[in-house]
Amino acid sequence: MFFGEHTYKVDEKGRVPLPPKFRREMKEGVILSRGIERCVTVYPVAEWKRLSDSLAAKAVTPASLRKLNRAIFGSAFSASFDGQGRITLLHPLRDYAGIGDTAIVVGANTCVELWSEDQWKAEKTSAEEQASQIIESFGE
Amino acid sequence: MFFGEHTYKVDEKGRVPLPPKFRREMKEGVILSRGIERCVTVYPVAEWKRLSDSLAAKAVTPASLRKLNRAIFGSAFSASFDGQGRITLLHPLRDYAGIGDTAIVVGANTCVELWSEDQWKAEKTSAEEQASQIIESFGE
DNA sequence: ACAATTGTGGGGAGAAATGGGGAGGAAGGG
DNA sequence: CCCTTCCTCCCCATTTCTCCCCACAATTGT
Repeated sequence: MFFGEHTYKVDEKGRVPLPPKFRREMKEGVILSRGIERCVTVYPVAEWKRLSDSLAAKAVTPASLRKLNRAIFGSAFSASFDGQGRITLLHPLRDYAGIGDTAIVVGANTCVELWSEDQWKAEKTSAEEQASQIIESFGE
Repeated sequence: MFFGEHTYKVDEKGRVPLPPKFRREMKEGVILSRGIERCVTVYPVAEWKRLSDSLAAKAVTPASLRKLNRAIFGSAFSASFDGQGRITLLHPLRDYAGIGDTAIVVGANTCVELWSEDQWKAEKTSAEEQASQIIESFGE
């Protein structure tokens, strides 16, 4: 389970450190993928397998399965940690999320998300707004 | 298992490199075939055999089996890697997929697909749309 | 205060991407 | 039937990039 919001430098080679606590839950390696919002999602391989299986099971026709496979697998990249506990962000992903020399690492329960400073600022306010609305409407 | 989206140059002889990770799963050689969508599909031979067998088993009459065989095997070409890890795209396939001097190599779980830049851009948006629809509608 | 862990930066070996040359073989025309 | 031409396949060369290792600064915990 992943918590917290951390800010890290991205060096010119695209390497991003992850918090030590996160690394310990990701020793088997991770899958990087394009998030639906403009961010990069990081899944432990086990969690990613579980997710992609459950999605693929929802395809009703061979054609939709092909499309789904393209969307799911086409946007995924495997990565692992170097000796310093960093993962390397490939160019397509870094560009997609608009991450420059600083990345915000956000723990989101089952996965971790990487955001650019700007995108995260925007997403955070909207997320908090929505969350407080949900909390209010359900009375906790 | 194949994933990721990679962009490669196609030289004037029609040679396309595949990502090193893909090559390692394709040492036995590959079968190139026309995709149902406007792309070229690349199967490892083992996967190809499995697929064509399971298809042939669905033919109900000898006549339909013959037709199936023509459709399946008629559009298939075997290929192997040169010393640089490239496969050569024959003209019929390159023309069918409309691949010019750049190819997008997409991992789609059990197979690999080759797309022209334009076709892929279109297919990608439609695939992502469908995926996010499924995600939204089913929650997760 | 010291030791261990963590954040940040860079260098170098090796692999990978790209481009070109030439031998062998098939197809077509004279 | 032979010659020419085109095309495929295989080998070599160069540049680029990725991955792995090492080094230092900063921070944390003891």
